[in-house]
Amino acid sequence: MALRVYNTLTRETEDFVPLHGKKVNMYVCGPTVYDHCHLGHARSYVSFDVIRRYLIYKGYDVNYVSNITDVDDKVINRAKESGEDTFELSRKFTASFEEDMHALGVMEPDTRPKVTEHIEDIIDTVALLIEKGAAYSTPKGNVYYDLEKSADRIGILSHQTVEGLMEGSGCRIDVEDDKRYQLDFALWKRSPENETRWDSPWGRGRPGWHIECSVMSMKYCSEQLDIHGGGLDLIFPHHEAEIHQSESCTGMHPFSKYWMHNGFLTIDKEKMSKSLGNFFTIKEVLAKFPPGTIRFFIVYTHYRSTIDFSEEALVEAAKARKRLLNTISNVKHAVSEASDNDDDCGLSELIDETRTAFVESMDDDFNTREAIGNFFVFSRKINSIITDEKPGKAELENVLGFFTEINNVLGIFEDDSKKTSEKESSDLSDEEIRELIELREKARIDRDWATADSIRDEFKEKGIIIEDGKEGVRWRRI
RNA sequence: GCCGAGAUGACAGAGUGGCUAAUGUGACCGCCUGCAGAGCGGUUUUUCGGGAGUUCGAAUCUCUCUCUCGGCACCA
Repeated sequence: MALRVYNTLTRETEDFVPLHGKKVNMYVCGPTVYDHCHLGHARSYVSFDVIRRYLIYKGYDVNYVSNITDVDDKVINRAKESGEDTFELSRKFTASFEEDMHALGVMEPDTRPKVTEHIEDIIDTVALLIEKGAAYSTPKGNVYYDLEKSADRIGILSHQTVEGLMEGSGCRIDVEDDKRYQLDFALWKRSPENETRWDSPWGRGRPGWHIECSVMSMKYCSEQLDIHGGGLDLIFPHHEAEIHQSESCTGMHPFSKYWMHNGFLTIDKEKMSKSLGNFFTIKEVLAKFPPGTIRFFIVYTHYRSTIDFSEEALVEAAKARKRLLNTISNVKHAVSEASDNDDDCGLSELIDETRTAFVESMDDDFNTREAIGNFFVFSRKINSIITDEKPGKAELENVLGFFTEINNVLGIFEDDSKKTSEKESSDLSDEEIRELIELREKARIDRDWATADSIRDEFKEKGIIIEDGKEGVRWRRI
């Protein structure tokens, strides 16, 4: 069974065949750290996290690199506004970003390079591009990529024509326009006295926006990538600029075999973005919902589709996920009561079927929605089998193992409700809980419902749910 | 202007030629229960934006119309 991925470069879903056997070099554009990250960033990084984990699940040796853009115009401008040091500012928001990623269960990249730590490499690369005749410096101290020379390559990723780009709304004139050709983009920008800047052969300045990704991906991945990822909004100009830069540098082609782009997150059908001001930071949403819910909300939608964010949508995601978590909790409970019998209740067959369905869905361009759909069916069957057939311990433990196996890919089965519950998560010890339950059981035997219910309410206030079942009482912390 | 994505049941959202169109949420009914919760069974759901065509057969292919959204040098 072959993994297939949608490639923006060809606009087709293709068989996934890495350049070098099982080795996968994957680079995902990281954030510009001038503010707290919003949910759109979460969408992107969680999506690529799942893609990365699935590749690992399939046995690929994945080298995952994702950068931090800690200097650029926005960081500089924001620092000016707030009067902070640019390095302080970017350090602060880098930490905030890393915190968010950790909360959402996004795996650490193998390397997370920062632009400010690669200025020398960037200067070397810009110099190399000039040497190769792919770029030119201007008397003002700027360096531009010379796109006119490779005009036939324009639109290679964005599938735009030169005319289309020229006539577009983006046909703006830069304030400091010493470009030779309208579509040329900056590799190095000179900076005024009072700004963060570095010495270079072209005077003091800072890197242009696109060059850092070319430099760092070549340094930490390879001159040719297997997968380059990022948000849809990076296709043009950012990713296209990277292609020009990298390919001119190495003479190798293609710079990345597969280009993958995640869809947007919208609010009221409008793109969430800082410029529109309609954004929620990850932290704002984490204050209201457990991280697992947010992650589930993202993973429950195919990575290329638009997700419309709303509190209702998150509540729905939370409920859907709860069904799966309840099943896991039911299985755990069943394990604690199971006998050692080794009857075959068909659980291993069910697991195999579900695994096959999971892999089939994921192989189809990471169709997580369908993949998760399989688990609702799986859950229902498991719940039925548990009540009807009383499987033995070994079989049930296999079910738990299977959930863990899948959780390693999707990361949505962790019960994190405790961590974020606003309620004081009970200071009662297990012993005290047992005593109270016993007390309540006595009341129930006496058919003293008032007492029984008040104990149950008391538990609820302390964040503990009591469930009366056929085989006695179960309790769990919210 | 140029380029792209999409329109599926109350809602969300899979499904690309063929058994009764996944799955989740909601609502309702039933089982279980003192009640509740969780769970299970069922209904809402012969229907896929409109029209035409191809085909033995289409949500799925072709054409056309209507509408929505996004990109086009800040952006995940």
